[in-house]
Amino acid sequence: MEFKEAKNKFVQTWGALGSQWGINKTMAQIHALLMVSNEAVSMEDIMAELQISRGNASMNLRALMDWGIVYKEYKAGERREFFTAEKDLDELAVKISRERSKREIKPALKILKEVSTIEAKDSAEEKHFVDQTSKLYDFVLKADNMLDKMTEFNENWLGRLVLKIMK
Amino acid sequence: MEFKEAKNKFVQTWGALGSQWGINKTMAQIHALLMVSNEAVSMEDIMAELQISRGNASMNLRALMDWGIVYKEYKAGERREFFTAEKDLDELAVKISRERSKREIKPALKILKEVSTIEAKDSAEEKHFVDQTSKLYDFVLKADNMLDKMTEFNENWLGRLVLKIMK
DNA sequence: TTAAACTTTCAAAAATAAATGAAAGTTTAT
DNA sequence: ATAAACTTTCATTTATTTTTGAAAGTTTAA
Repeated sequence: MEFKEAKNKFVQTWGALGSQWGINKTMAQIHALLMVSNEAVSMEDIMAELQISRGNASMNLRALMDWGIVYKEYKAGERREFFTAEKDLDELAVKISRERSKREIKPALKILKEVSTIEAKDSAEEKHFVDQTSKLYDFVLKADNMLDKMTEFNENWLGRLVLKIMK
Repeated sequence: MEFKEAKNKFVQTWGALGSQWGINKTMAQIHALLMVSNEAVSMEDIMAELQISRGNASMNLRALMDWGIVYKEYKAGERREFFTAEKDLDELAVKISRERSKREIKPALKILKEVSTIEAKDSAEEKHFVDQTSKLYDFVLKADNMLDKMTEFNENWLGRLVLKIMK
């Protein structure tokens, strides 16, 4: 397999994986492209490589920057903007997990708390509901906190964790 | 908030969360419904509660059973089939992570391996590509193995892990 | 074996999400 | 202040995913 083919395969795969995890395909593809580029890439080049429109490129770059995993870069004497991706994988994982926690887990926890604290009447049905949603609340809260703690390690947290868990 | 309202809110929230994580809304809603039901539910009842068609119910129940998180149940003297969800959250998390690993992570790893082992010529660009995709391969492999180990604990693995990591 | 009671399948329709592209908005050099 | 070079926005179009529902399939009881 030659370089160009490999690069394309990687970008496509990363895009597909993104969709499966609720991240839009183009956003994941742009990220993939930047991750494996050794230098900052202009919007023009991104558009050309991925065959996407200007608007699409712009919107997804904005989204990636909101997630904190892609940065704008300015080159001396160049009017146009260039983009780079966070390339440190530990840092990337930390940022993604922080954002997803903030955007999705935290709001879900809020709802879980609400519904698990209703006044359960005497019916078995209602008791089971309160019991199950309470357990779910605890579980999700614990998992969310753990993710936080895990990634808080900083500097090769995944490697360290593996050691800690194995031992 | 009264029971019916809370139940509906929970089902809707779980459905929305599902979509955000690449699981279709109805599938997540059916799962939510079964999770908080204290007894097995018939397809008719699922259709009525979620206002969905027979085909939709049938397909998503099949998918949930394929994931191993919903079971068919037969009641004596009843022709129809009833469904229940895995209610143990540790077990649920284990099954979901196993399936996603098998369906998504493992195939992605295969591609990562392929593209990271191309013959890198002398250009900085190609070297960076091989370097970055190799790192990604290692990272994903390590994370995948860790998930496996984590959930292998069995019996309240999350609680135990929290202890282990905190200490 | 038949028919009633139920489930599954899948082509078509509907709903949802993503992409386009032209117009509006910015920035910078002169 | 102007215009060239570039980016963003958003109404519309396109693509993708999900849902429907009717027909085909299956199981069970008599």
